[in-house]
Amino acid sequence: MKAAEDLRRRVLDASLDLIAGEGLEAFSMREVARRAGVSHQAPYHHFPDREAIMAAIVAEGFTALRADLVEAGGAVADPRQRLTALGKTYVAFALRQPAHFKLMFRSEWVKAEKHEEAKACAEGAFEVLAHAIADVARLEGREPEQTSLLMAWSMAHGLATLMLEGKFEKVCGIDPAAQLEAAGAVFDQFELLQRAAARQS
Amino acid sequence: MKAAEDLRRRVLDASLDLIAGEGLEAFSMREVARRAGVSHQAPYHHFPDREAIMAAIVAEGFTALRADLVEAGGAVADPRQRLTALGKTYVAFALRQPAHFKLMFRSEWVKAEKHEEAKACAEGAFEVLAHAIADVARLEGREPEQTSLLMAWSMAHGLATLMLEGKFEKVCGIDPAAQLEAAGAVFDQFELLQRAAARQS
DNA sequence: CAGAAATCTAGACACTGTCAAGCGGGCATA
DNA sequence: TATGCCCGCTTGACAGTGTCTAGATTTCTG
Repeated sequence: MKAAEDLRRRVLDASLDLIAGEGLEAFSMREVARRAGVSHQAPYHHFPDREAIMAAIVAEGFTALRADLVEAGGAVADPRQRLTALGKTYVAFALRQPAHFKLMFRSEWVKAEKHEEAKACAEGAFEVLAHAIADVARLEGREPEQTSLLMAWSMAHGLATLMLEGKFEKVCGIDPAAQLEAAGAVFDQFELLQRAAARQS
Repeated sequence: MKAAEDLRRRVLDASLDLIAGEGLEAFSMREVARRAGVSHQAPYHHFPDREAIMAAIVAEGFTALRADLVEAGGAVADPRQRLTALGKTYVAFALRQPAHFKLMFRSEWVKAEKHEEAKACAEGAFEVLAHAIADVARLEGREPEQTSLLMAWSMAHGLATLMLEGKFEKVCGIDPAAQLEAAGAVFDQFELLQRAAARQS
């Protein structure tokens, strides 16, 4: 029973190592087993199939992201500044763990509806963002509505995705070393926009 | 020579059919050949490998997207309204051709730097957006700068991606039928923000 | 028309995910 | 203590994949 949990953990660690080192498409059941030092069928005693391993990784990813967001948000008192901090944290997470982040948003590889735990963890991370958005709305005396939430999430996610896919580098010609800073500038600018609009009304 | 081009075209069409119907991960060299009614090796006489087929599909995708953007943008005179129209068109394209759109942004499957044509087409589509952003900046008497461009592109791309990956449905609980409209609301809201901020300064 | 080049087919190889069967040691019960 | 069973694991097999090589056939060219 103890050794069992042991192999489960080792399989997950080997998977994380593999995708972090060789990229997402290098993930394979057999390579993971090889790295864990067991036969190609051993992982099947802890995960029903390939997708279940990925789902577990996704769950861990969203848990880690949520922790990052909570920590970053807790350090900032002003709601609008907090939202900005969350955005930067979101992008920083993606850049730090590109393959892991990509996997968290690949619906062909991990069907969210089939994996309760992964779905719950995703919702946990999402809630942090939703709360931050609601706080800003409250500050401005508005009801929290859907559109602001979608706008903020989309901006952060779009930045992260386009960076990871190399579009900013290959199409816009932005040096990878400058990308985190460039994303930060976007969030700062967005905060300015919001403040200006709030003063207006 | 004629039949050759014929098969090349048939392979591409079969590929598009396949991913549109069965999803991105269903794409396989052999299945494409099967659907084109040739042996599993025939496609290799028109494409060096699997990735080259995908690169050709990506190039066509960006060409089509660019055409959509140009058409949508041409119908609107006001720069800010034009930018909004482009955003909606971007998302609409993604929703209309989800698998095709995803492929256009999967760097593990199509390495942009290895396929000149795909890269050029991507830059062509990007230029339309960049011009629209520059027009807005000019309207407001500013120099066009990078941050606005990243913000707009990220928002559109984030919306498209999160929708296609089912996050808005599974995490936010937004009905798929309402998603295009929800995205439209985001762009409208963003336009309002920009106008308010411009009036402020 | 002959030869060459382009186009296609067929077979093979190493790889993949997963099903089925078998082995071995630790546990509960008799 | 002895017996039988279950659980974690291994081994083997099968159908599928991308792509290499070699041969066949069609088509174009000189």
